[in-house]
Amino acid sequence: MSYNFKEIEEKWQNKWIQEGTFNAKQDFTNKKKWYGLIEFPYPSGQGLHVGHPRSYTALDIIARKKRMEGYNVLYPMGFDAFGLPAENYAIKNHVHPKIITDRNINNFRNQMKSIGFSFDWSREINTTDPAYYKWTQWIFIQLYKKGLAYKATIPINFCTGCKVGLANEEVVDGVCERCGSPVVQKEKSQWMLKITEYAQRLIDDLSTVDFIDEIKTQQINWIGRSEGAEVNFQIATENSIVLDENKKVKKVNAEKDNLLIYTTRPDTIFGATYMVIAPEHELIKKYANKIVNLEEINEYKEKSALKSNFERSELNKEKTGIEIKGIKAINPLTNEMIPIWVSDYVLITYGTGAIMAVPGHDNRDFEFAKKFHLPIKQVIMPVFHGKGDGSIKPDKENTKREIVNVIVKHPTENKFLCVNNDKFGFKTFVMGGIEKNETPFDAAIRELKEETGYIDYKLNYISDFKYESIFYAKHKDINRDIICYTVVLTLNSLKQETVSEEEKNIQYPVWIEADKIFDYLTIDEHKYIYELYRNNSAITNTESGILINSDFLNNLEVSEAKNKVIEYIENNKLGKKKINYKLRDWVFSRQRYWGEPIPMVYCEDCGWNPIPESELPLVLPEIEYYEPGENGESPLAKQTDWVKTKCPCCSKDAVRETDTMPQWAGSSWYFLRFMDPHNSECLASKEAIEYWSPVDWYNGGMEHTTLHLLYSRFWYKFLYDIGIVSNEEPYKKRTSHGMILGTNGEKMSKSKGNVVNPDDIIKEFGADTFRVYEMFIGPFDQVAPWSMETIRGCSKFLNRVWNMQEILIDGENYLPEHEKMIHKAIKKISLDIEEMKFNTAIAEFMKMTNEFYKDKKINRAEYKTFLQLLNPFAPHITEELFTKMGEKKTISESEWPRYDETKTIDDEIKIPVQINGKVKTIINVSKDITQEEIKNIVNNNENIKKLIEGKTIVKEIYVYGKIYNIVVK
RNA sequence: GCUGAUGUGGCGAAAUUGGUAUACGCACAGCACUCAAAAUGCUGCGAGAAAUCAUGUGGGUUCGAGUCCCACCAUCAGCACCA
Repeated sequence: MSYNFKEIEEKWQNKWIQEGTFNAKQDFTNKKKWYGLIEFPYPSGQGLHVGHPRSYTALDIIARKKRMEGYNVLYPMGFDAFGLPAENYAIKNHVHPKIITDRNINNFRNQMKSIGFSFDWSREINTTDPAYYKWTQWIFIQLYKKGLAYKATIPINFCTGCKVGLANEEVVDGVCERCGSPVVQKEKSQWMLKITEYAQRLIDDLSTVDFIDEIKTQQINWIGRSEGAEVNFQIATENSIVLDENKKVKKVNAEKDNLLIYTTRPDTIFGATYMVIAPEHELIKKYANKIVNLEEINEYKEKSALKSNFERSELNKEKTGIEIKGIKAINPLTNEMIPIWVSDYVLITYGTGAIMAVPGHDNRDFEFAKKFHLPIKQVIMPVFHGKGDGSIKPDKENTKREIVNVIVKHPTENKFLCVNNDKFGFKTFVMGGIEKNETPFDAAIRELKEETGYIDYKLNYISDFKYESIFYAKHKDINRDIICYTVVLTLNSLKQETVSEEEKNIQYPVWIEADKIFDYLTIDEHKYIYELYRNNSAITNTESGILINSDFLNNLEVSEAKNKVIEYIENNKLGKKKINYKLRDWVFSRQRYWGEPIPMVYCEDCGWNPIPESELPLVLPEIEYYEPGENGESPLAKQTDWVKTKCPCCSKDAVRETDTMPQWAGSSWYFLRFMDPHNSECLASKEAIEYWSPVDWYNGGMEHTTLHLLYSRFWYKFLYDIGIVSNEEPYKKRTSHGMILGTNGEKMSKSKGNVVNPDDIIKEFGADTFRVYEMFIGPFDQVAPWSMETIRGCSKFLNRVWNMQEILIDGENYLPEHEKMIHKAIKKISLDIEEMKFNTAIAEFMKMTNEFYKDKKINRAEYKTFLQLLNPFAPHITEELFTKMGEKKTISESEWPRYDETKTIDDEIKIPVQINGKVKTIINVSKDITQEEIKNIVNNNENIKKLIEGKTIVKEIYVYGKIYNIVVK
């Protein structure tokens, strides 16, 4: 028999809402508070997605448990209702966005109510309500007053579809995140928020909060702190620079200028063989009359302006660039004249928009240098240290040598020559020492002939790069410190001379397929040079290594060299140490209608000023046409009556800002409004903030980590600085849920036709089944495909819970045969909920249910506990059954079951007995058994006796309560 | 390319965080109830005749590895010429 979920669910939902069962208590006194938050939704026209309830149910379970544990719980819901879809709909259908938004909100609210969430609906908020956005505008004015909001004309991402500027973060795959239109670069005057001023604090304070590691890592990487230096390179017209006989700059017969670059690797400055500036760099304008090929450069500049940042950085893109002719730079440390190039692989928005190129150790510079035949110079030498029995032995002799490694290619096949030294287990390329008076090349061909007999070669190249290797050479019984060169040859033919007997006894040559080389070689360094050869790449793993070709930095470790060069740069006034962040300021203007008006006024005489706070909220005017202007002006710009105003300072004619705020504005502080949603005096009362802050647990999507989550932390810190809130971080704990995919394992989308509508599921199976299923679907933090089969299993489970009434017997205490199981279950389920391991908690319920059915009985005490534990997951059915049992209180009013730790431990335990780590038998013993006792039992076990017969017992290991392992030989 | 995840039966997945691999569910098969089916309730269910072998692949550490280390492969996601 299946139960009538429809009737039961409606009954309880109505009761909860009518009685305000889950409304937070207003008293700020004795009860401990707990504030649970989930990201409030944008009420889209499609209605609730099955992904939303995953997060809502999870925190609903936690919230319900917290209430039963005696907390004063705040679990609110609201709507982030400004946004583009409503505006686009309005443009198309000439309906005010508010009308659509309200309709969608009603739909969302009903859907959420039908799932039985324990939200405090009395605190519902809506970001488009003037009573709400009054405070969003107020916060903006405070930011402005503190100098954190400013106007800037910068190249921004311009969406060709929405006709609006987008923050970089909103551009996804080169198209607008919301509308999918291509994004181009366009100059616009924008309001900006100085989030960068908070960059360091946003990193540092992550150590004070309980966010999952992925989120912390992602935010830290996004903010992207790097330590380096800003260095000035002198520039001058080419014909004014005089070189000496060593091609060093002797003097400059003209006024010199500086080009400031930022680098994280000042230690590689001796390897800087050219410079690159971004196409937008001011240098071009400044030197317009000195640049010989200006026309060409301007053309290049125009072309790159058409590309979005994404296109400019597209994968595998062939590097492009133009050399600036007529002016040159001087490397301040090598004193060499180096060329300046323009290329769009350098971005104007990061650092100073100019770089020193070190093609020896940066792959982008390397590729660029190869394409345009620019000099490549190694300044860092990697150092390898022998591992294991290859590591240095202090008592052995130390020797130094130079070595050549030879990569030899087969004349016709894609194979490489290796040598196999079976005796010592080495498999290497041809290699050997470089004798006195020999070049690496001489040594290479000599070794090739001696070791393998091949003589008919052609030279590909001698690598410019060398490395050092320090190890113990067991075949010679000495320590070695070798500098290694690499020579690459191709054989013309397999013509071979005889190899000496002596050589033959040591090793023999083998041809290895290109794709097997890596597995074949036994020496890491050879794998490394093969990688460099195959990928044709620069030496980029230069976090450590020794400086070479770098004058006073030679022989220093990278970290020492960094310090020393910065010291030198600062002492010689060439530049300074500098910390840089990838994070950029927040572009805060949107040329849209459906957003909070920015409360600023422009006056010819007084410039920009905020409107008086007494005039807030600055209400969005009613308009008829929602289309943006052709050049991307906000639709508000056409509302001349509204735009015309008086200057708040001098009362002369002035105009209003017509841009509106981004959607992120309202959501950057909404959790504060929930604390005191109806306050008209301030954004929330001081005492409400004191009591409810911070949010104890915030769950949301991973996709909001670098946008919303970071923005709201920024605003909160600002509010702390101006004394509105009293702690530095808004959220004590942040977790994240995985996405729910369609049944085909792909992301749900209308176009793929794999969207599951929660309404259909609830109609067919009920809200409780829906909730249980969403929690049983898989690990909470991971993606999970939807499955109609599994949901039937959950429905079956709840039916079994309902039908347990048929085997219900009296009893006010747990039955002895069930006692341990119940105590264990209370412990496991309580813990699983806190750790968001909802799937295993549900498995525990199912296991218990199976037990009760097997025993054909469950007593009242047991059923009661079972229902209380299950209540947060399936609130309706459990409340109904609880009432049917004749309980006077509802479950929501009851107390969370307690367990007795001593009753979760079994008296008799099973110990697997292993021989050499393989389980051979399992014995039942008392939990308090000693190793001696267990040894006796094991040694008398027929099975074990047989298996260890004739073998020596080396060791016997007993891990208390877990395992017994006998090690035999 | 970089970063981060993930990889376990036919499928979704467990595994006390280094100690019996495959809990729980689905699917499947059998039995009971039924005239029959559905529903429900039991039982079985990694491979192999067995010894044994199985947690993407190959190494390593360990008495013992799904779990830790190294290398690689595949899938997914995010980011990017960030100097």
